[in-house]
Amino acid sequence: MEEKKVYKIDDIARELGVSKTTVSRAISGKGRIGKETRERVLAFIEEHDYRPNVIAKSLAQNKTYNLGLILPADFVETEFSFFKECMNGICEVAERYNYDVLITMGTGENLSHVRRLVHNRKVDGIILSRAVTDPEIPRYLKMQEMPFVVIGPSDDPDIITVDNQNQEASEELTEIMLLKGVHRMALLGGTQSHKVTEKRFRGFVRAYEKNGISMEHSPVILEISNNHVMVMKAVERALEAGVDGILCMDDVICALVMSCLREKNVRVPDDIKLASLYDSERLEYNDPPITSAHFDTKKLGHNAGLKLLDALGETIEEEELALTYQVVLRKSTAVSEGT
Amino acid sequence: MEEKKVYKIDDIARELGVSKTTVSRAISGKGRIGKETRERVLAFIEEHDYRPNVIAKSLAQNKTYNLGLILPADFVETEFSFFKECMNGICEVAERYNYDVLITMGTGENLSHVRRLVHNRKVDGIILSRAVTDPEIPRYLKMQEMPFVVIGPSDDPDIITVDNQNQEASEELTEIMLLKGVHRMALLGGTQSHKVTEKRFRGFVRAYEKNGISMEHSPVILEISNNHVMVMKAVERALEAGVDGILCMDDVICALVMSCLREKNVRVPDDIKLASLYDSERLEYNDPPITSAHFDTKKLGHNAGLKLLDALGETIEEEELALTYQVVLRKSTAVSEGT
DNA sequence: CTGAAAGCGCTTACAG
DNA sequence: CTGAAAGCGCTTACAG
Repeated sequence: MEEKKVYKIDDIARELGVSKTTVSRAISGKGRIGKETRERVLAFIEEHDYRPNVIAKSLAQNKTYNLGLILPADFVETEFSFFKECMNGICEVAERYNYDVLITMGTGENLSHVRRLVHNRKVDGIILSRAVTDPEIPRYLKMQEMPFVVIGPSDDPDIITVDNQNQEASEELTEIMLLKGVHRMALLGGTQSHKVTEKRFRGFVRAYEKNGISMEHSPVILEISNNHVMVMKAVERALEAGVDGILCMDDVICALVMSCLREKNVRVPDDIKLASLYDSERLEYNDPPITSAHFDTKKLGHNAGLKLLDALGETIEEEELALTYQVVLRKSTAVSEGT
Repeated sequence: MEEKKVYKIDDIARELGVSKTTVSRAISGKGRIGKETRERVLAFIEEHDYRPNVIAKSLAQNKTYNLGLILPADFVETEFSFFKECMNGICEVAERYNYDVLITMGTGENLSHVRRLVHNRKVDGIILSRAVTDPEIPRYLKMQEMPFVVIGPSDDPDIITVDNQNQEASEELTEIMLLKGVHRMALLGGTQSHKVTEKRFRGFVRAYEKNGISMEHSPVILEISNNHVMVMKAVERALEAGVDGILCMDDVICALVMSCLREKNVRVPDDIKLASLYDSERLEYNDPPITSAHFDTKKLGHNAGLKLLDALGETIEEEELALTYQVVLRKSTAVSEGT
C-alpha cells in the first residue's frame, strides 16, 4: 500500500501554477475568481482527494466549526430515548454544515464543565439540554458572549429556545379523554424539578378548566420514581380514589402502570383507560397498545442545531421543521361498545 | 462589567520581560527552565487566568486533543444505559487529560461517518462501540494509521479492546442457578448479530457442561424484541417447555418477562426463578428484586479512554481499573424453605 | 481576476 | 538556562 501524499494548499498552488490565495478562494467560494481557474482547482482537489486542514482554518478564522453539547451526567431512564434522538438530530444537522459535535457531561449543579468548554475555546456555540435547572449557566454564557440555545422551556425571552409542545399536547390528550367521558383521571408524573413536569401539569389543568369539569376526583401524584414499587403505590392511591382513567407523564411510568394494573387484574381499557404524555416504542407494542402523545425529538435536536448555526452566522438555506405533536389513539383508551 | 483582556503568549512574554519560548516552556514543563523564572510565569498565568489557545497549540503540534467517539445512530432501549455510562466514563477520563470528546452517530453499515471523522483530522484517536458489526471499520482505521480502541469483543489480537466479562458472568450466574437446583432454564435474548449475545450464550452452555447437566430441557430463545407481545410469546414457549427458571440476557427483556409472568399468575421465585445477565436500576427496585450480573460500565468507558490515551503516547500515571462483575443475588432466585 | 505578504497563537529545533 | 526565528496550514486585507 502506497503512502498517499497529503496535499497542502501550497502544493496545490505550486502544481497548478497559481497562488495559495487563489486556491483558497476556489475552495471557499469567497472573493472574485475566474470561472476557469476555479474549475481547474476544484478538479485537482477532487482528483487528489484534498482535504483542507480544519485546524489551520480554525486558527486563521478564529472559528472552530464545533458545536458543544452539554448533557447531564445523571440523566435517567426516562430521558434516554429523548437524549438519543436529540443527539441524533444535532449530529445530523451539524454534519450537513460541516461542523462537529463536542460533548461534555456535567452534573447540573455546578458550572465547571461549562466553564471548561468555554475556556478551551474549542466550540463556537453551545446547546444546553435541561440546563434550566441552573439559571447560572445561561447567565454565564451570556456574559462570555458564547452563543447558545436551550432545549426546553425558558422564561427569558432573550434566550434562544427549542422545545416540544408539551403543554399543548397534554391539554389535547387530556381533553380527548374528558370527551370520551373519562372525568376522574389520575395524573402520574416524576420530579417537579423538571420544567417539563410543570408544562404537562398545566396542560392537564387547562383541559379541565376549558371543559368546565371539576378536578375534585382527579388526583395528581408526582415525584414518582421509575420503579415498580413506587408506581404500585401510586396506582393503589389512584384506584382508591376511584379513577376511571390514568394519564402518565412519560412512557416509563406508563409501562410500569400497565404492569401494575395487570397484576391487580384491572382491565385496560374496560375498567380503566390509560394514556401517556410521551410516546415510545414500548407503548406501541404493549398489549393493549397505549394511547399517547407523540413528539419528533430528532426534529427537535435538528432545530436546536439549526438555530445555533444561524446564531453563528451560518447561512441556513433550509426551513426549520415545524415542531408539532400527534395524539396517537390506541386501544388503551378505546370506549367499549356497550357504553 | 469590564471586558477582560484575553492574554496571548506574546503579551505574557512582554509583560514579564522574557521570551515566548520561555513562557511556553514554563507552561508545558518541557525543556530546561530556571525554577524562579517558571514560577514567575506560572504566577502571572494564574493571576490573569491565562488559557492557552488550544487550536494554535493543535496546529503547532499537529495534535487535536480530541477523542472521537462513534456511536451507532440506531441503538435501542436495551443499550441506553450502557452507552450513557460508557460516555460518562470516557468524558471523565478525557477531561482529566485535557482532551475533549467529539461524537458522531453513524449507522453501522457504512464507513462514511468514520471517513469523515478521519479526514477532518479533528481527532487524535477513536473509540468504537459495537463497531464489530462491520469489520471494514477497524481495517480502514488501521490503514489510515488512526489509533483506536474497540469497546466489545474482537478476534483480532492487534486491536486494542476493552470489554465487560460477559461470558464469565453468564457462566457464573448460570452455574449458581444450576447449583440452586434450577436445571430446566430458558435462556432469553435479543439479536444474534450482537457479539455480546454470543458471549452470554457461550457462558450459559459452559456452565451446563461444567456441571455435567443436559441442556435438553433448557430452551434457548433468541431474536426477541423489546416489547410485551414478543416477550409474552417467548415466555409462553418457555412455560410449555416446563422450565423452572428463566435467564434473561438483558434487563429490558427481564423486566418484561417479570410483567408477563405476573400476568400469567406465575409466582417468582416460588414457581419460577428469574435472573438477568445485565443489571440495571429497574431490576433492583422490582417486586421481587431480580438477581443479576452487575457490571461497572462507566469503568469500562473509563478504561477505553485510558487505553486510547496511552496509545496516543500520553503518560498514564494511573492504573487501569479492573473490569470485573458481581453476581447480585436478590429475591427472584431465592430458594424457598420448603424445598 | 490574481498574488505577495502578513497574520492567526502556539511549539520547537538550533544556537548561544 | 534563555531567546530569535522558523514553522504549523490556512485566510484575508491590500495592492495591482
